[in-house]
Amino acid sequence: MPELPEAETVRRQLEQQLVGRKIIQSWARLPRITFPNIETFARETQNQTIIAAKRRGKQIYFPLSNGQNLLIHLGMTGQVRVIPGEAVLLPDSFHKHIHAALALDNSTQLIFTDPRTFGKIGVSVELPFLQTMGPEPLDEDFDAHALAQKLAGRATKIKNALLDQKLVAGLGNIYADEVLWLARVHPETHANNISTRKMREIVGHMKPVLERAIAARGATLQDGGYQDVFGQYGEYHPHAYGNTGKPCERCGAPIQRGVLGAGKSGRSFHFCPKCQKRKEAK
DNA sequence: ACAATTACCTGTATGC
DNA sequence: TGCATACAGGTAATTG
Repeated sequence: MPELPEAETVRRQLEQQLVGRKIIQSWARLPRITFPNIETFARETQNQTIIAAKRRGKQIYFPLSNGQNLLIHLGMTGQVRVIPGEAVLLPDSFHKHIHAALALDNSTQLIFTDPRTFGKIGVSVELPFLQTMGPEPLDEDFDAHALAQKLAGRATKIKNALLDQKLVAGLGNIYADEVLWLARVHPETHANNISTRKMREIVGHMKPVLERAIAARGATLQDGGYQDVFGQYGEYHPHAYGNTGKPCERCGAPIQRGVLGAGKSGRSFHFCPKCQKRKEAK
């Protein structure tokens, strides 16, 4: 699923494709995922020039010439494509999973697809997530010690803490499992039971693993999974996530899968039972 | 302020 | 073959 490396891959590609382009026509069809509503989205994007392509955590956004921002969150199964197109959008011809489209002034179209509709697309002048979201692991002034201290203050399990976008931006199931595998920490270890040294190790793995994943254009877990703007799969292969039953690349023990939280809304985690032993009483 | 739980959604996989 | 059920999880909203 799209996390920081996948969002950054898409951002970089869209930066090349979109910046400087003028939006000629805009269309969306699903009120639930279009904000603030379909009419405003269409009105406030049309005839605007795209100034820049930015990202914060998993959120991608584009400042427009009228002071608005075009925002895209890929959610679970969201994808954006840039395709050669016509000057006029033909929504009747769109596949049912296409929920928004922008026609640009160079005869290309930006297409937003999302079968599971957990993604979002819309416009907003304000960007409140810039304030509420936790630090960016790839920022130059990223303070690893401060983050380690913040995480260590939490009573919840470390995997849950890493997924909390208010504590640190951009990690999802794949890369949270990944940094815990790299640091040899069991995902169910309570954050406040992790030593300062070990917590700094966890935090220290964030930047390198995210950069490696970006270099591979993200991770695609299965056929039909995450694809970039050109329809290409990501080539980063996680060590833990999705590897249930396969040998750990460090020690050979089979990777195990577990579930955090209650049944229906439980979140899976993946770990090596030999490298990532629990070091506390339940 | 924090932690835990639930709802949202549908293509794919699995079971009978 | 067909139908029913389970599963996937980022985020917002709700509850304690």
